[in-house]
Amino acid sequence: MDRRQRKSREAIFEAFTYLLSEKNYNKISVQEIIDAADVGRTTFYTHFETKDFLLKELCEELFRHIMDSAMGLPHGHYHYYCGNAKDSVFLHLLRHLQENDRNILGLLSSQNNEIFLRYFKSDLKRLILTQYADTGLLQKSKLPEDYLVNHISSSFVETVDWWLLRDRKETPEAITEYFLSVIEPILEV
Amino acid sequence: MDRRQRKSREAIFEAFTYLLSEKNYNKISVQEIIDAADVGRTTFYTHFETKDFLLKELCEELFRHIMDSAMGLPHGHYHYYCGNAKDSVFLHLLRHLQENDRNILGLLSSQNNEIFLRYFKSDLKRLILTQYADTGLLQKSKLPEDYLVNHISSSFVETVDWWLLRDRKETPEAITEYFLSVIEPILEV
DNA sequence: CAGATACAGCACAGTTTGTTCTGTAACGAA
DNA sequence: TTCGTTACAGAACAAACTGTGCTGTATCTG
Repeated sequence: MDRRQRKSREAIFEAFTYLLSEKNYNKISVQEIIDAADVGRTTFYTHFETKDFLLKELCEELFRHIMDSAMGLPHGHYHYYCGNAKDSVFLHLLRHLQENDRNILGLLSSQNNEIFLRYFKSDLKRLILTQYADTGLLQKSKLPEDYLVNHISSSFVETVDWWLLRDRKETPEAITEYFLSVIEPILEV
Repeated sequence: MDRRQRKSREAIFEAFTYLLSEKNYNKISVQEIIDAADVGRTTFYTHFETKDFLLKELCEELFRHIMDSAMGLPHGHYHYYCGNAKDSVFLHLLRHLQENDRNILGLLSSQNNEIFLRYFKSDLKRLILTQYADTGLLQKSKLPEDYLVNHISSSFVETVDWWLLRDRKETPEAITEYFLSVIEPILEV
């Protein structure tokens, strides 16, 4: 990709990220993004069709790395350490979040956090499905599989939200313990 | 309240509800609401400062009745019917939702459902706090109380969302059983 | 070096927003 | 019924935003 393209694209992402951490998505105008990124009006529209598409691409970039690295982990191992969260994918995710790449923590704590938490959740569902695929745990339950997957992923997202809302006072390890203690009883591990 | 005021207000609410069930909140212009409600521009702005305020008032009206009736129920009784969901507030809420007053089901299943689910959740938190207040169950756990309350309320909201997304194929009783079986193990009932 | 291309700057028509004004019709109390 | 009050429709308004098109310039790539 052309260096000029990369620079413009990055400038727009950065300006947009800043604005999102400051004010409501709906109140951000394209004009503001253009001004903050210091690019021409034409430039913005050659890169992104609309503000919504910009948001979509930002979200994809935000979670790609985190999810990719989590997908690469060995599956289903962490179940055998009940009460000990050391090998959980969820702990891995929390630690990854703490690196705060691209100010993901700022976005997840902003007034726009719902947007990002939604993206996070949909990625999580896929992750959880592959993680539990080999274990058969989801099938052992009396509850429908997709109800369980939905419950687990949304519970994790809510846990992260709760954690961030309280300024990450707890360690990732402690949070993982909290989370596993509301999830594992259901799976009868 | 003047009859003219009531009629205008109701026309705006109705038009807005219809539009919300059809398209994205952000894509709805005040002009569309005015046209659909068939009122003058001035009228809209004398009733509601902005579109956001209109939404806020709609949400308040939507959940007031449901929550008020649930608040009136005897507290803490349903815990003693473990495995039997007959007396649960949650069952009460689901049955109330099914009455579909003001098309609340349409709104909760629309593409704007997140807006309404968020309101629902914040109301639920208060309800759950009062419901569990007498039982001491929330304090018995090793987990922080507000973490538990958040987990329970968001789990119920997610359960409702899941139920509606699948066109309410299950009975409220069955859904209550699903929900209680992911919550009660944590409270050790 | 030379052709391609991403860019800034400007202008544009169309839309939306929130406000203000005027005259009219519906209301409610006496 | 009468009369003062009030909600209303309709129109006009400035300001802002949106998405597109155009021109000339600077930067990139081969």
